[in-house]
Amino acid sequence: MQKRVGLKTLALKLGMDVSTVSRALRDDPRVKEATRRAVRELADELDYRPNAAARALRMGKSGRVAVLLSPPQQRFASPIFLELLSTLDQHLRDAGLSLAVFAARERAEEVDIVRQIVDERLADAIILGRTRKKDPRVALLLESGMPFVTFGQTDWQERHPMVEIDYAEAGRLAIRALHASASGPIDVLAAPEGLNFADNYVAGACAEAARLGLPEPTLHRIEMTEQAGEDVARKILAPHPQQPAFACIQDSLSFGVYRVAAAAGLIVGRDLTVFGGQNFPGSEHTAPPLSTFSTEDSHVAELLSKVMLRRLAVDGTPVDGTFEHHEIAPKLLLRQSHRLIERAPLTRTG
Amino acid sequence: MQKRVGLKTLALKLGMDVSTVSRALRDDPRVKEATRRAVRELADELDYRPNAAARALRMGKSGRVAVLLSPPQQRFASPIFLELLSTLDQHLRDAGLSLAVFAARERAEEVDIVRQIVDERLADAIILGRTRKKDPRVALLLESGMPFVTFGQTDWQERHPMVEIDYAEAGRLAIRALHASASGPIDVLAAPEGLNFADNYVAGACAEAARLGLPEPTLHRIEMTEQAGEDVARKILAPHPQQPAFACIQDSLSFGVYRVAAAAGLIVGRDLTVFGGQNFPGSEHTAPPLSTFSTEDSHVAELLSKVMLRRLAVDGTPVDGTFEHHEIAPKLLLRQSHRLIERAPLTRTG
DNA sequence: CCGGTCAATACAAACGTTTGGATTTTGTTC
DNA sequence: GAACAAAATCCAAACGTTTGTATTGACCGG
Repeated sequence: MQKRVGLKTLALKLGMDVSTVSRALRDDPRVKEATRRAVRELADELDYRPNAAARALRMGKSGRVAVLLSPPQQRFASPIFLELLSTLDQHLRDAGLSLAVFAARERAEEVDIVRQIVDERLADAIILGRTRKKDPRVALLLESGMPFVTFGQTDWQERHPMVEIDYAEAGRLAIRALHASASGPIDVLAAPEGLNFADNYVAGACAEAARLGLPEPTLHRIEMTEQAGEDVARKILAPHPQQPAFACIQDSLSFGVYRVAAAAGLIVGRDLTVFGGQNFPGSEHTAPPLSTFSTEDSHVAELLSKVMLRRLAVDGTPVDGTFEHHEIAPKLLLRQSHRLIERAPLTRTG
Repeated sequence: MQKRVGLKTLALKLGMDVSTVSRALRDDPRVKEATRRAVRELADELDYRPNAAARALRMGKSGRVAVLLSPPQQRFASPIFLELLSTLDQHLRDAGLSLAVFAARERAEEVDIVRQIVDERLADAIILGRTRKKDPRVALLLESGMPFVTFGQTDWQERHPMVEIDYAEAGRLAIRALHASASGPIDVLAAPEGLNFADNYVAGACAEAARLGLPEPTLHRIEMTEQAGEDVARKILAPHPQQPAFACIQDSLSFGVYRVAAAAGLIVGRDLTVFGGQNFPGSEHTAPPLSTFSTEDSHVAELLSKVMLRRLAVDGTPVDGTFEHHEIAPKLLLRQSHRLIERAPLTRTG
């Protein structure tokens, strides 16, 4: 519990002024090479670390990047976030920054949190996901001038960097897969209306259905939980089991469908078909194995981190006034659940 | 982009000194009720927010709590962390604090990160998981005097608060379940040696096997990835398929076993049995449904958050010199994979 | 009406760093 | 060796709070 070692301590021991010590450590050309070395040496020896708060106050920058976790955040809600946090922190640390996390309980709270971050200077930049077209969080950030990167499109995306997954393509993939043994009506299970990625998914799915001459799919905009998936499945499966096809935006929803089907004595691949999303662990081993798409979380995390760091490097708008945009294609994983199998062997499906 | 509103602005507009304004906002009994109201009003109107850095500098406290994410942090490595972050941030925000996250690439880096947090005052307290008996991070924290809560036991746990999951019980649960139709030799797949929760699991499993008069299980200390599970399963299943039983500390490992079995044409429940852990989404729908245990992430997260807040409330050691300890019992989820089924119907297993 | 008490507020220092400008030291040139 | 430029260093202010102490004014008893 000995006294903290600050610039003052170093300066005292070296017989110079704190300002010189400070400049020496920051490689200011004004200090002589020799003194710089001396300072460095002592700083290393005493294990000097600059006080983050003092620096933040003086420089008007917190040295932190915030990640906003959107609700709902139950157990496996968005598998990518943990990977994002981990990857991002590693990159930030290399750049001398650190990571702050904010989690909102409900959507309304999100904009308050953003405002708080801006006003109290809790971070120098923000990453936010689950965007909407006219996202109030984005509007606020644009107005405040704080740098940010979105994970998902917005109506103002020409004014900020963005990374997104091509959910429209995911929707097309799902319909195309289900169409292969096109059976009964198609039900699309997607996240609530307004959420951009879900809107894209639905749009892609509908467009593809139209292109293939299929009847318009029934849309269900629900929370992405197994429970919500069950609720929808129950409604669909109860009355008329005419081999419906389920396009689910996330595997968690598919699992809900599986559960209801099992309880009702229905067999996926004979009485109904299912296509999932996000390739949750375990989805490969369900009976039958779940056809789905994957989104390469580590790649997305890496990309978001890099984009954020580049955004911070240049201060202010990039010279040519444009911002980085990246679109990531979902990868199709065709297994068994998307198609009907005449007889139901159901064992040893590779 | 108008100028930031600080105490100075308020004081100027109100014609008083900043100190009075500060005290008014902090409910100091020294200010008159009337002025306090006036200050409050203007502060609300101008939407005043105290500058976090300045406060941190002055008070010597950052107002943040750090969570250390242990490696490896791939996709679904530790499902609980996201829930923890979310729950924790909500509680912290209510208390006027915020959340910082640090992710280490490798174990060696973890202690450096802790040192950095302590030295640069990046946080006022830390939560760390994946503890070891003699954990160097814990040793460092004890020495520094920074408050912290561990998720898992240590050799010094009488000196800090702790929350843990009873993994010994989980090990016993697994063996007992597998014993029901006790077939061939038992293989225990657990996380690397030294990690406390894994050591407990192994100890519990071995003790239970001994108690039941079973031959000593074979131990495999591996990373908790599907890949690692596969590697072990391949070695076991290749030579002698004498109905081995797999006790896996996490479902991800079980999934690896499932995959190898499927590829080899073996059927879980006929040629081998499996018991998992952590109840991953999808584990209910595998063929056959995976028997496992669950750990109620939301409860753990809630508990850790509460303990941390209580630890911060009292500054210094609690009066009676003891710290909170909590043990959470795993919940048994008996499905199908743990037992042998004579004939292999394998359809419609509820 | 004066000394004293108390409430309410103002003053000023401090937290550890960065940075513009003043000051000292060093080196060069005549 | 004096004059001057350049290099190196020091001084002091500032960032926005919090908090110990000094100051002011009001009220009271004697």
